[in-house]
Amino acid sequence: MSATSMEQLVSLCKRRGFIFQSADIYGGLQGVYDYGPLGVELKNNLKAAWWRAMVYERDDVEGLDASILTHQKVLHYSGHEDTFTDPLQDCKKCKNRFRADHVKDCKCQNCLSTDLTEPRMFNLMFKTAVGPVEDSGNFAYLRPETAQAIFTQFKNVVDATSRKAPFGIAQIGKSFRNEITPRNFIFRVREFEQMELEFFVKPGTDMEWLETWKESRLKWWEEQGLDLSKMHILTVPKEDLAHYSKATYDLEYQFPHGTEELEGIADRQDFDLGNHTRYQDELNLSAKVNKNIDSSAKLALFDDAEKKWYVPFVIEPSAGVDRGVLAVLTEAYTEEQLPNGETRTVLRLKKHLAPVKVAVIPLKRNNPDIMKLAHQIKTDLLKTGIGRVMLEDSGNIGKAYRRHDEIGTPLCVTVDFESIEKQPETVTIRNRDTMAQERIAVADLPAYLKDFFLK
RNA sequence: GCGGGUGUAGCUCAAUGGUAGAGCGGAAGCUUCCCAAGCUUAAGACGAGGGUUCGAUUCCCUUCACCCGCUCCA
Repeated sequence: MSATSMEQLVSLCKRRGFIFQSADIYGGLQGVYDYGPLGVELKNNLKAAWWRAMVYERDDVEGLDASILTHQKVLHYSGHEDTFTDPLQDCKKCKNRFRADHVKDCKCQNCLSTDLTEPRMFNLMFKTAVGPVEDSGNFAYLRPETAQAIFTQFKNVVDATSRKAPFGIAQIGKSFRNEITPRNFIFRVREFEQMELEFFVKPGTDMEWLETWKESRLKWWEEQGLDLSKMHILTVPKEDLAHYSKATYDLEYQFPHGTEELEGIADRQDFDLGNHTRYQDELNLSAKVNKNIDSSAKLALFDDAEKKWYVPFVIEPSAGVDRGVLAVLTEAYTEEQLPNGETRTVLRLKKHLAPVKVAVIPLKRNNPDIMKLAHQIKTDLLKTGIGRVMLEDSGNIGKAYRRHDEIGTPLCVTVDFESIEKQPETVTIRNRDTMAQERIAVADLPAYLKDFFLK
């Protein structure tokens, strides 16, 4: 079972403090959301899982954290400036092109034909003034994707790490696109976070690597709790491919609002390094690139066997963090009927993603001895490194369990009268998914939890 | 950006051209309190700005946001 409507998720997210509308008290800012106390934990956990899988667990990937403010030339040579301009309409008859907001009465200004294309919005990049004096020559873009800095820092990373193909550079960070229509909660937003890997391979091995990464990424999403039967792998048709791409898979997920892209895995060939590199003419590029008269670096690798420079092809698995959070929440959301007829809402999050790992609950909060022991257990458990442990001393025991069901806390540790009256000290551990309880010695708790969470 | 719809408490919903109600939740307190138990207490809303009116949450205009369709794509 999973969430069937976005309203369920939006309501839960606000109620429990996962996600809020940005600038809520001023009416909100379109297409921008803030992550609340639990949302930031969930999102951080998802990013950490990605980083671990992509960087730590591999021997062929390095990390990068580049700036958001981006030099105009980077996005000029990347091709973004050409394709991200103003909203335009084309006259199909005389082939003139107009800014859509200048078109009157749906008529071409030139030949008065009404046969116009739909307005196409290309102005997807945010600009901002850099430096104290605002003038038109003094601006930077907010990056529309994290990928470009990986290409522009390619040489620095290679020089610093002596990497040979195949190898990758991974990055997680904010990107900004002035979307026409932000919609569907955190699915399409103007400020969003990406998890991107640019994986550099020898030309000719690229298609093989594309398959490898597709499989690898599917497996990872499964490990985050997504049901693969709700995933759809779209092989992007040739005519729909982005200009830089030779082949692309879209990993689509059944969100409450529809089946849409969660991650794209593209074979970008040598398009990006080729566009940003100096000495383009000597490099025998495959992709069609624009002439670069500004770059100061040769973005290529030396093939020791063939004794020549070549520009590696790039396989790019690029996932949306916010979309990942939404997918994980969608999948985890469960409403189940209890025997007494009540409905229990549970977030069946994978335990490594859960915002709170363990809630320590004093059975009676105005009993000083129970409170004291609960505090002490909380402090001790935090030292195990399993993640966030919180003291839950609001409401009664039943409410505390339901509250933590709803935010996905895998285990609740309850300190009761037996805990303080009998030796050795014991507590009960209650499991989110089974609602089953067992009694365990306080002394055994750290080992128990390490085993449960870190194994 | 275009067309359609919606904005009342943290959530889900009422009512009304004349002091805005509830359920759940949250807070404080009592209760040897293990699956949203009970009792007591207090708190909390008409998205924003104009207009019409003696009086607007209600009618009108503007604006902001959200939802649906076109569009887009991480």
